[in-house]
Amino acid sequence: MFSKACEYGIRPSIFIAKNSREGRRVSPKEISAEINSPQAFTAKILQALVRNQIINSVKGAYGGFEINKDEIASIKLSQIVEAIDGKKIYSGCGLGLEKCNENHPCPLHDKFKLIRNELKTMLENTNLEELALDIKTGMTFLKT
Amino acid sequence: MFSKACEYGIRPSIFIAKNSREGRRVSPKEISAEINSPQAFTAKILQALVRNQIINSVKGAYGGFEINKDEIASIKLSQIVEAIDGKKIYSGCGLGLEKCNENHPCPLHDKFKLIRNELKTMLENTNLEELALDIKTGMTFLKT
DNA sequence: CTTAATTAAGATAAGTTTATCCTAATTAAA
DNA sequence: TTTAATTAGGATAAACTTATCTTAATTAAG
Repeated sequence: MFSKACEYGIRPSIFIAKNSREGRRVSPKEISAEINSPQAFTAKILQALVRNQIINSVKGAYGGFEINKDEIASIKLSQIVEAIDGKKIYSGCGLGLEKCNENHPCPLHDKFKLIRNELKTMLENTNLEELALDIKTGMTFLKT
Repeated sequence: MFSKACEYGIRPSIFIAKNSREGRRVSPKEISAEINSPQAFTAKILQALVRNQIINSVKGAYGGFEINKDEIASIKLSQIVEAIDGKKIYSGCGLGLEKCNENHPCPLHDKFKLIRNELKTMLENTNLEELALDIKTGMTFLKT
């Protein structure tokens, strides 16, 4: 469903959110160790999230990644997914037609749209804070 | 969402179903022309569908691909998707965790499961006949 | 100011998916 | 039985995704 790149965008974001809530910056090294992902590749994805102003980076000694505490609750999963995979996950024909729309639909158009819209709604209504809280209470996990 | 391979499995199947209803066998050449797909690659996918006994092939002169008329209505989209992409589209963690389940869920587990199940249900409840009929009436399209 | 720690970024490599090409195997028809 | 048409399948190539490595740029601390 999501690309690896997207997975390496979402999982670190949750981890950074959790730590930022506790006032701690984290490094790519710590992140990839905690979420079990390839470090350099994950760092690349983090760069993209920084460019899209979803997370902050602080360079130099004692630097690392963080998210402004008061923004954590307002960052939606959809922002992360769009920053990495683009909007094609919401649009784009299920059967790969270049030009598929209401007036020229593929055979799966309507049924597919329903599901895609639910995915979209889910991503738009899920924020980093709730995900970070579940991690903290040990209800959910970011690795294995 | 689906791989290209899967798209080249579904679209030809609908085209073959439509033609088989009308008693006509079709060749990979005709198929790829009608659905606008790379011929050799599409033919490879068709081979897989033949091996999975979803479509029939007749070798030699005047051969081609067809589907038994009385089976068209009972072939579900899920069979085609599974034959090509496997079942991972229904299982597999949304965030890429190797071992994600009810007892050890990722932060998106529940929300993701809902959507995946709807996709699964949709594929299991959509058969080739209804899709072929929509094509025939010109309500839906297989290319551009 | 210098140093050490750290993110940014470009180059490259490995792996996977997508696509093409060529030859073998099969078969209906003449 | 020969031929022409056709699917099957292996080998190869191209494109894209994933992953790694190396160097540059930045910055806090001493």
